[in-house]
Formats: sequence, C-alpha cells, structure tokens
Amino acid sequence: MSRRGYARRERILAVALQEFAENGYRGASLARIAERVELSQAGLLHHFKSKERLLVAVLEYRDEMDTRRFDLASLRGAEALRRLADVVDYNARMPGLVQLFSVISGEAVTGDHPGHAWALERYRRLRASMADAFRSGVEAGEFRAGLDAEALADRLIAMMDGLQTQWLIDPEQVDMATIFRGYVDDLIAGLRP
Amino acid sequence: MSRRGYARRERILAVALQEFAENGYRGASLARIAERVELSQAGLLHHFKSKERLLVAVLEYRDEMDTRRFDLASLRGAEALRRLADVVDYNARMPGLVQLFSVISGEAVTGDHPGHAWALERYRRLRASMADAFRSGVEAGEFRAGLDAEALADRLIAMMDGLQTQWLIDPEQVDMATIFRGYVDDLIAGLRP
DNA sequence: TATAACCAACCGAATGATAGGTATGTGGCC
DNA sequence: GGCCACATACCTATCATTCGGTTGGTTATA
Repeated sequence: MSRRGYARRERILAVALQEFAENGYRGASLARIAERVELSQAGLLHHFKSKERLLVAVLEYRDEMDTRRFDLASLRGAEALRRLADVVDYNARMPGLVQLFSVISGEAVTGDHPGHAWALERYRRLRASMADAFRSGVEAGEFRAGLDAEALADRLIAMMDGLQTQWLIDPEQVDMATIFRGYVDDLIAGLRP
Repeated sequence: MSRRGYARRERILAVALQEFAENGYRGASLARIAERVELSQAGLLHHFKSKERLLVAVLEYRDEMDTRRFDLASLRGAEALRRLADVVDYNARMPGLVQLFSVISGEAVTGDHPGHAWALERYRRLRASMADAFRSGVEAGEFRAGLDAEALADRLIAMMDGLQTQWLIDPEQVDMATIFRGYVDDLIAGLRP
C-alpha cells in the first residue's frame, strides 16, 4: 500500500466511524461516506471490499486506539477500576466514539449482524480483564476474600455501557463520568476487607 | 374501528414488534411486516400511515403492557427496588421485548430518530420514579439519610439496561436476572442507616 | 323493510429514491 | 511496463409511499 493509499484509508475510517455512529450499520450508506471522503463509491470499495468489511475495519480501528491509550489488562485491584473511570472520563469528551459503540452494540444483539462477533469478543475480553482485576485485588489484600469476581465484572461493564446510552440520549440530565466514578468509589469502599 | 380492524391492528403490532426487535427501525421493512400479517403493503399502511407511526405505536403498545404488569411508581423504598428485579426476571423470559428495547434505544441516541422522544421520556420517567423510591425509603427509615437519590436511580437504570445488552449478546455467559438481583440486594444492604 | 350513503378495510400497480455491488477502462507513479 | 488508485457506467434489488380503485358491512333515511 502506497503512502497516499494509506492516508486515504485513514480518512475513510475516520469518516466511516462518524457515519456508522450517526446512523448505525444499516442506516449508513457507502455513497454518503464516499462523498464525504471525496471519492466515488467504486473508489471507496476499492479500499474496503464491502460495507461489512468496512464496519469491521472501523471497529478494529477504534479498538486499537483504545488499547493504545488505556492498558487496562496490566492493572490490578482498585487501580484497574479507577483507570476504567478514567476511560469513562475520556469518553465523555468523545461523544462520537461512544455513539459508535452504543449504536453498533445495540444493533449487534442480532446474531447475523456483522458487528456481533466483535461485540461478543469485546465483552468477554473486558469481563475477563476486570474479573482478573478483582481477583488480584483480593490477593493484594485490597478487597475482601470471597467476592464473586465475574458477577462484579459484569456489573461494572453493565454500569459503564448503560450510563453511556443514558448520557447519549439525555446528556443534560446525566453526568456519566461523575456517576460512574461514584459507583467505582462506592464499590471499592464496599469491598474493603 | 370494527372488531375485525381491531384484531388486525393487534396482529400488525405484534409482528412489527418482532421485526423492529430483529432488525431495528431502519433495518425493518414494511413489505416484510405486511407479508407476515398476510396483507398488502398498502393494506398495512391503511392501519398505520407511515413506518414512523408504526414504530411509535409499537413502542406505546409495549409500554402499555409493561405499565399494566408492573406498577412501579406506586411502590416505595426497598420494595420498589425488588419489584424492579422482578421486572428483570420477567424480561429474562421475554427476549423479544428486551431486544426491541435494546435495538431501538441504541438507534435512538441520534436526535432525529423517530424513537428518540420515546427513549428520552422513558428514561426521565423511570429515573423520577426510582429516585422517588429512594427518597421514600429514607423517609421510612429504611435507607440512610443523605443519599443521592438521582445518582442512585441513574445507576440502577444503567445497570438494568447494560445487563440487558450483555445478556442479549452473550446469553450463555451472562445471567442477567441473578446479577441484577444481586446488585439490588447489595444496594439495599449498603444503604441501611 | 328497502335503499341510499358512507366508510373501514383492503388490493394492484406505479413512483422515485437509494441501496450495495460489479465490469471495464484509464491516468499516474515506481 | 506494471500496478495502484481511482472514475464512469451500469445492474438489480429494495425501500417507503401514493394513487386509484373495489369490496363488504354499517347506519341513516324514506
């Protein structure tokens, strides 16, 4: 891939991210994306062979950015939870990213959706990572023994994602970042041995 | 409206609910809904003048069923929270209803979506209702004074909705009802004066 | 009781827009 | 010269919606 081609792909991914976030997978149109990148539709499909592949590429692109910015898996105990609250803080300043995630994972509950595999994988990875954090917190004496790490991880993820949806629908009423941090703080306090 | 017409409308609403749940608003097609109701597309549009109106009718239809089944607003304190856990129990046996809600509120984060007003209204009503429950719990001496009723309500709704999405995407790993009840029980225990 | 008027409940066909995707060609950079 | 990065042109499918009708039953009137 040439330098020019590479730059174009980045452009396409950025625009497609916005369009998918705005309209969902089904609602987004290749024609509109192409127009915004100043390309013909066929030209767009030269870079990504189908709409489905474009979505997958966008999701991977987003995941890659996230992983680079926050290395959650390497943290343990309360520190991991606080870092997750940092992620939410960051997201609160990036409504586009949150909206992409929210719209796509809403659509992707259907098994045949092209984003389904991604959503499933993301949940499992995040759940495993947070469950580890709870367990390592126990080992470190930070959290009381006997906690249900998987259930706590599920709750944490549900809280994060649920607040995102609420915040997107009603941004004036819902202070996502503050509420999430409040939950995390209460959780840490409640788990002390 | 004739008896026959009324029955037809009910049929349409039931089928449309499934289709919107399956494919979202944008992904659903009037042609397919009409086909399943054994009606021409024009015949379908005789009963509901546009796709948008059909969606709104479906959402209202679902809300009405819910309201009839669970009268959340009249309950107070811990009782209201436990009743919400009952709702989640019930939902766990009705994946279609949960999916409708999940898909539509995912799509409806965009302001111009025909379900946006519904989603906004639903959040605000539910938040007010649950915040009241927390406050009345304080008055009854069930919960400690000084709690942030609105924030707790937001958390509760986020938890419920977030778990629904997780459950739909990964039903084998996520036991929505149990996890939610666990959260509610912990919450009630943690709020004791 | 017969009939005229009306209306809900449809249907078939057509509309214009838009969808994703393909086949074929071409200009420019390495 | 060869390949990457496109464009033009085109295809078929599907979309929501509209129009102009036809039924069959109900209601009001004479």
